Amino acid sequence: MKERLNDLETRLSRIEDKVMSSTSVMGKTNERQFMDSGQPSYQTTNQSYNNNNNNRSHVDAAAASAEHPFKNNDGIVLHDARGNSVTTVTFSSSNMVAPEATMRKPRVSVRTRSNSHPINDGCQWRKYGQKKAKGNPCPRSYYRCTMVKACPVRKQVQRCADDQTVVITTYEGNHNHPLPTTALSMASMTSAAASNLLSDSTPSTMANYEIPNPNFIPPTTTTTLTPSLSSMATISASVPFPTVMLDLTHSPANQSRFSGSQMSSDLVEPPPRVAGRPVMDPIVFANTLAAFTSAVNNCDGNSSDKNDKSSSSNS
DNA sequence: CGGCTTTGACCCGCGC
DNA sequence: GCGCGGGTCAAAGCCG
Repeated sequence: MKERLNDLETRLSRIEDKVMSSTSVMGKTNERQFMDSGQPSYQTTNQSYNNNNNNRSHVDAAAASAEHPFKNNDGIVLHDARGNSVTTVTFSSSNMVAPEATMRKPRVSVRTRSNSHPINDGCQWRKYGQKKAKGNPCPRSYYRCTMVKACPVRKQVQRCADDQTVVITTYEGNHNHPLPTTALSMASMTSAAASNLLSDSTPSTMANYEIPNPNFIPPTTTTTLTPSLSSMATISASVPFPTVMLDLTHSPANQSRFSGSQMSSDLVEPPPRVAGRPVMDPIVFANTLAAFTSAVNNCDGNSSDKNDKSSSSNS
């Protein structure tokens, strides 16, 4: 245990060094983020894309730099409501490592089991690309949120190479529009949890640490929650890039740590219902994700997404 | 006709 | 400098 902890700390130190040595790149990233959010480049229809080839690379650079630097993760373990799955949430918080990292947008990854349908998270998405990733025969799909124009939220959907019944959905950014109020309570709870996690993160405990999938980016540090939260979540912090990971593929005999039937894991097949019991409302799920990402930003002192003015309203 | 998906091309970052 | 891989664009086509 101690050796592992030392190893993790060593890795963290290396990452910190790397981050600190790339200050100029970070500054560039910040500028690009500003350009990205300051320009209504992303519209909900193809006809609305106003960029010509000259400024396209401009925007591409912004998107690439601002949204894809997430290479490390932290972890939480949530226990869902249905008793046949455990939700593993992985958190990465930039403020745990280096101030520069707070410039990055949060990312939320969700692992679910699905035979056919993608996650129904209550939001409207428009597919804007598909790409085959190396080492995975299944293509990765790219979606934008189309609930409002210029919503910066994007998601990637990809099936796991090892188990193609597992769908990995990754969300990036905060919604810049209000989400349905029906999910605010859950969003508030998750936001509070995230805030708690982020404010109390120390690389000192491994007690509740759990890696849902070894293929996922390994965390470098972990954190135990307050008593009320520790039963359902564990944080592992690693690198500068805020990432939340929800693993809904497990099937333990745990009962819900959440009240009622709100927090369940079958988000794959709409309408989600197992054994006659309603599972998580898609909207609740969407707000949960939004809350997590907002919380990550808020705990960073809002430095990671200053351009997303309305993100805090979502949580 | 508007919105969505498909898909090849393009751009950029990163590793060698 | 070059090649590779990931992410995005945007034209074309499909669908309700």
